[in-house]
Amino acid sequence: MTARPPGPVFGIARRERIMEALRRTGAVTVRDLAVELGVTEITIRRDITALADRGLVTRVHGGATLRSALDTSIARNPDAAGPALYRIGMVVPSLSYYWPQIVNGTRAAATAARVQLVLRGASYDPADQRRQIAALLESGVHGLLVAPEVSGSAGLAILTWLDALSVPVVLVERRAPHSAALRRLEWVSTDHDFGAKMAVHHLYEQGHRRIGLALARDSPTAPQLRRGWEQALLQLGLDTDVVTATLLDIEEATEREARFGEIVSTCRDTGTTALIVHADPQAILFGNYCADHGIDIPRDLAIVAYDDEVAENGTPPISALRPAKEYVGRLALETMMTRLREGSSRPIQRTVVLPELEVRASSIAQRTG
Amino acid sequence: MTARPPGPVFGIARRERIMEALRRTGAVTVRDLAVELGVTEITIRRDITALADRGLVTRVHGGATLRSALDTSIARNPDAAGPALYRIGMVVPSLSYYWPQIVNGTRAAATAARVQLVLRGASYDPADQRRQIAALLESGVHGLLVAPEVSGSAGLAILTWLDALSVPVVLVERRAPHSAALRRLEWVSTDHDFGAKMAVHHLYEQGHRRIGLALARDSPTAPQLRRGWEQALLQLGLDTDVVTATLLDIEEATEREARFGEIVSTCRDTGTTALIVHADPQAILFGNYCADHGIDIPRDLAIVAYDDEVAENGTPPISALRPAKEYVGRLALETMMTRLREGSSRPIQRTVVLPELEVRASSIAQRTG
DNA sequence: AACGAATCGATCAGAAACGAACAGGGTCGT
DNA sequence: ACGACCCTGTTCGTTTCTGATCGATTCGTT
Repeated sequence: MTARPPGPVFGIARRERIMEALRRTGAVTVRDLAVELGVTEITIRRDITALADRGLVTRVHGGATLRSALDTSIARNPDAAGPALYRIGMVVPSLSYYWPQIVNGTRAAATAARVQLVLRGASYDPADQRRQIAALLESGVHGLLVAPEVSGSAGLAILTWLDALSVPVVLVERRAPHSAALRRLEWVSTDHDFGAKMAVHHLYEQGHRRIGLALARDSPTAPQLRRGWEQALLQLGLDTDVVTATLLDIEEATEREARFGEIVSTCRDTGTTALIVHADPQAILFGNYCADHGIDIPRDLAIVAYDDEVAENGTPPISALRPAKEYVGRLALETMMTRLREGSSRPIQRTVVLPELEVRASSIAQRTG
Repeated sequence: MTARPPGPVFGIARRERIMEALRRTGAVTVRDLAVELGVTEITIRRDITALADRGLVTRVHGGATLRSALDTSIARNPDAAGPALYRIGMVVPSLSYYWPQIVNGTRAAATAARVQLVLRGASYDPADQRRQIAALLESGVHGLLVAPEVSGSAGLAILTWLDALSVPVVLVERRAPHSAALRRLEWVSTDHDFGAKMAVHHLYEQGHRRIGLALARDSPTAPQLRRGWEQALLQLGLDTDVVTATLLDIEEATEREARFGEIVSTCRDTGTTALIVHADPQAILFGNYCADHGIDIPRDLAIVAYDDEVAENGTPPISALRPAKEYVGRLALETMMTRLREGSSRPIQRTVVLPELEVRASSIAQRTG
């Protein structure tokens, strides 16, 4: 999963990955871990025993879970002791896709900082977001981590409202428009523009000259990807008109297949040889479609997915840009903490974090004569 | 990969190379290091023991990893004791204006982190900057804080060079162009664009509708100010053509007076009632000129200075945008420290900091009937 | 309640890594 | 030149890590 520069995997790294998986999903099985980490089950069991002895996890038959309140074993986590100093509210637009990892990163940092994190899931609807935020404010929080709608007049209204709140607000994975009216909002966000550029450059280096873009519909990230993609094409002197750029939606299988068909034929017509596909689940489905219709990836069409939740599991594995979600969450909380500690004397700070390009088979140029 | 010049590798250099490899991959084996460094394993083990005693790495059976969260060994805070662990080089283009405060902030943070800061003043000449940076690298630093030239082909060349260095680099008060080729550089910079926008908005709120801009010549900040100023005028629907925008230079009194005269008359001709003056020493001089020529500030002409070193001492005191220079310096060092501690597994991070608007008499609308 | 299947852990074993003790070679100060 | 000292390498017994075996335990189903 984490394809870092090659380094040996020691026991401690294995345990870290167990904790990581645990934070992500809440529970792990010995068997899955043994397969994933390439060791036998007894080794995993011993790892879990060691972690449990330190009070970090709760052992269960067949695996482990995050430390449970019902766990009566002796070692109480010393870091968790003591009352929380701050209560911080967090509102994210979804709790199923993309956001769980960000929440995980935030929660891990919150635990380390002894902060009570109050999470609320909203939708992508501005009114709903506002309602959730207001509810949190009423319940009394010291700060807010929010991922609100930022586009359109509704977005601007929310941002203006947030900017004027008496508690500090840090946007997570969102940036406010560069307006002088919003001068108190801070944020931590992935630089999706840059990610799209990296994808284009990577495909360019693999020899592609007509690089298309398929965006998820209704995604707040989509405009940034489009901008980065366009700019990269311009910087490289590539054509922007000919290549395809279409919207996708994950629902309705037949409609989706039809859309995939359109995209493929447009690629043929325009000579597009490479495609950036927004959201990797879509990329996998698209890869399947191609396989079903005799289109070889990457020979006939190279693919880079944007986002990296499942891209690894495609056939072939799909190259992907991976936003550092846990890290964004962690950094957002740390920004909030320093804000709370240092108050308004500290200047407003806005951070972007670069995604990483994970190169897999779907975009590697064939070695042919 | 890292092609070192042949020659004896002494103990300290060996440990630094161990840390370097560790930052690159996150984990190393005793065996590999022994082969690579041409010493026996017991020597490497002793090195690792020493590093672990200082809390820099986590010892594991077979090698070492970067300090792990699961490592509960005593040395909790690696910065707490012992000699300075890191040597960090810093190159700034000037040691007389603007930069001393940034250096102060950096130095304070360096002292707190028990880091040795090696400062070099360069000029605004790219070749000179490169020379100074190269000298620092040769003297052996673990990281670089640099404020290089970023514009033009010379700037791009320096940035590309910096991006490829083996030691981490954090730009201070500079941003690299948003190019996918520069994907390792980090930075901490004031958002001067935003500062200019704040100035325009402030003047707009004071009733001004024709807002001019006077920029310092040859300043790397000038293009950002111009961009922010232009965008703010556009966003507010103000005229951009009529208002004045001129270059200033601080030398030669007579020439300067002449230039001031031009600006004042252009303001009259275009109906410009407010002016943003880049660099507050110039703003003070301009204020003096106006006083000498019967132009009342702020009644006839409102002034906001960009930068706030001396603006307070004008007659009247001049409103100014104050970049949080100490803070930028401090944040740059902190970014460097986390980079050194956590290695390349940490994503690239780029931060902007907003300046503060200091409202004084020179821009406050008169309360007239 | 009983059964089979899965999971667990005590024990053993092999390979690798480790460290204590000693030895050699170099540097430094006198 | 001399010895004190530091760094490094060698030897060899000890420890650690991982996996395999197999009886004991637990879980889920009938």
